[in-house]
This record gives sequence, C-alpha cells and structure tokens, in this order.
Amino acid sequence: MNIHTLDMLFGEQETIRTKNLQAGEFIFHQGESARNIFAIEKGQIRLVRPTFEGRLVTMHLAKEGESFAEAALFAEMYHCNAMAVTDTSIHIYPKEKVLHALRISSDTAEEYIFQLSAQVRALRTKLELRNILSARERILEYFHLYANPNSRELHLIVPLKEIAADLGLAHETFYRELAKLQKDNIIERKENKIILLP
Amino acid sequence: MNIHTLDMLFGEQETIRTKNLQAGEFIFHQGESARNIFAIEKGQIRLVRPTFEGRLVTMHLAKEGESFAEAALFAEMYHCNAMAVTDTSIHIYPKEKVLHALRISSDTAEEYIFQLSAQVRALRTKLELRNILSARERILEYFHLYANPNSRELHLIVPLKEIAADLGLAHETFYRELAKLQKDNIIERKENKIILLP
DNA sequence: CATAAGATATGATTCAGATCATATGCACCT
DNA sequence: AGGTGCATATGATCTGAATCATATCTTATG
Repeated sequence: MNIHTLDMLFGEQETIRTKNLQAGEFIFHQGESARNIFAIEKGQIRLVRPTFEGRLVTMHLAKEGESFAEAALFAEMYHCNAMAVTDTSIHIYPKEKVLHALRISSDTAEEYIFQLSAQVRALRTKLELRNILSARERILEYFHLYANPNSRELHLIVPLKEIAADLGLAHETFYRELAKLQKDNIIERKENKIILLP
Repeated sequence: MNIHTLDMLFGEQETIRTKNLQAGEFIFHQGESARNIFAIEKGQIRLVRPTFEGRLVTMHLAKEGESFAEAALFAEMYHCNAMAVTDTSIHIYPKEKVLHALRISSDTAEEYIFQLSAQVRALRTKLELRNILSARERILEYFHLYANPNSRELHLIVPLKEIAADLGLAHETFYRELAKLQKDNIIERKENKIILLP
C-alpha cells in the first residue's frame, strides 16, 4: 500500500502517528514484536537483514510515499532491521487497525490485493532479469521492459547507480556497457533519457 | 492462492472446469485476453516470456497444488506464455468469479492477502539471495534461511538441480560447492538431508 | 530386465564481470 | 572560492562461475 491509501484508512489525519528520524536511525530491529506498519512521508528507509555470517543484505529500499514492513501484518516479529538512509519522516499505523480496516472494507481489501499482485509481478520480473547472465542483454531487456513502447524512451528518474544495483550489476559494469551500447548505436542518451534505436 | 482455496470459492465441485494437457501444450499465450486464472491438480506449468531478442526467460515454474496466472486478475491480457512441462491437469477459474468471491467474503480476501504477502516476502528473499555474489555464501545463506533452526537440518524435497536453478547457479557449480562444503566439514549430507554443522 | 531419461558428479577451460584505482563533473554548503 | 560528497566515467587486473565434456548413479517404464 502507499501512504495515501493507509492515511485514508485512518480517516482523521490527526490520529495518525508520525515520527522523524535522523539518517542512520533505526525504526525497528529483527526479532522485535511487530506491532506497526509504516509509510514514508519524506526520505528513504533501508530494510536490511544480517546473514548468518554477519554480512548485511538489503532486502528493500523504500522510497517516499511507499509503505514498508507490511509483512509484519501477518508476522509476530519483524524479520529485518529498518534504518533511515537520510533524514526521514514516517507515518506509523498499528497493524490491528490496518487488518480491521481491510476486514470491514472490501474496497480497501481489493485495492490492497491489487497492489500486492502488482508487487508480485514486479518482483518476478526483477528475478527473471537476474536469470539473464550477460550484462549487456540484461540491461537491454531492462530498457525494453520499462521504456515507453511507442516512443522507445526511458526517463531516468533515479541515478544510474541505483539502476545498476537494481539490475544486480556493479555500477562500473553498467556505465561501461552503457557506453558500449551507445557506441554500437543501440541506444542514445539525451539529458535524462535513454532512447532505444531501432 | 492454492487449488483448495480456489476450489472452495466455487462451492460445488461440479462447476469447476478442468482441462488435461499434454507435455508441451500451451494454456495461453502472451497478449491473449485474460479471462481465467488456473491451478494445477497434477503436473507442472512453466510460465515463460520471450525477451525482445527472442530468447525465452522463465518467469515461474508452478507446481502441483499451486495456482498460476493470478496476475491476470488485474490485467487485460496475459503477459507471458504458459506451457505444460509434463502431462498436466489444471482447474480453470473465470476471473470475474474469483474477484466477485473476494469482494463478498472478507475472510477469503484476508486469506488471499495473507498468501500474497507471503509470496512477496519469499520473492524478496530470493532476490536478496541473488545479491550475494559468491556461490558458496549464497548456498550457505540459503541453507541457513530454510533449514530448521533447531535441528539445523534441511529436507531436500526437490532435486538439487532445481535448488541450483532457484539460487541462480549452474547446477555444476552447485554440486561442486556442495562437495567442498562437505569436505570442509561445514555441512553433512545424509539421505535427503543437508545438516549444518556448527 | 533392458533401456532410456534424468540427476548427480567432477575435470578442464574460458571469459565476463567484480574489484580496485583514479579522474572528472556536478550540486550543495559556508 | 574552496571544500565535501556523490554520481559518472574509464582503465587494469583477477577471480570465480559458466560452459563444455564425460561418467556414473538413480529412477521410471515398457
């Protein structure tokens, strides 16, 4: 769900709990009792899970407007750590209230199902991309997937570095491959756009 | 959703449409109007999408008892091709009926939300695993994730080959790494079990 | 029981992408 | 103007996983 849907579920704005976090501050840790779910008013939250070896793996990077820790709705405990990347303000929603709202409003439930389905599809697509071994092909497939099919253009709203991470590539590899694709006249770059040449 | 939940939604067993497919037979193709969603009574279905270059990428491998093409609930068209891997029998559910059932039964809706949430979590975990570069670490993390935390044992119900695919590794790499982990006394293998040694 | 099909296993080779290093460009701050 | 931080960019090197090849073991099947 997004922040608007969740806020609406709660009706009166004044009842919504909010919190301001400094960069690096934690919202919750793995294992803590899962009482709330959250949405981001401003800023970014990183959800990380420590591996058995102690390394940290990013589960998700939640952006402005997005909700996070929704898995908590059906879990006893949080299963990851949530940390503010930048200074961030969040909305806090007690999970029983959200569950209650879903139960009494079939519209809300349907909207939520819709959003979850979209998430599943998006995640499947991402995973599918990772099955393409070659960096060049993976990048091209990504562009074809997300470019406007008519104009064959892709607006870059996030930094290239982030796209690289999304694609599971080292950013160096990504930059390099972009340069090659440009040299081979397969793509063109203009301002914040990638244009797929025919 | 699974086949049981879906079947129950439809009440009388006799109203459920079924179909038998031969290995290799298609259920639907990308672009066709999305009228139904499906579940597998017996067999396996592979969902594949052709890349812009014509290569085929597997989106999902649906197993016995699982539903598939649920994305169709909120889409005009199917966005991938569905093919029977083996001889397979499926149940067919018209999507408006499913949507209707979700609308009138908040229990069903909640159950579905629960299952979708679990899917999202599972997919995130898979994606997270892929961000671990080293084959050995990825495998170990996988074992730690899915092993029984008390007995530190993991029952192998699917072939190793399939786990390798799930992990995004060539099966050769997986077999080799398993052998090494065994040699290094990090895991033990007994029958269909992997045991994590301390 | 014989044969086929697939899973498991391991060796040899190759190469693409990670990594490390370095440089430039750009926005923001004071 | 100078400084800090971050994105972009590119070069050099190296490692580890994919690939190809081959063999054995298991399971299904007529």
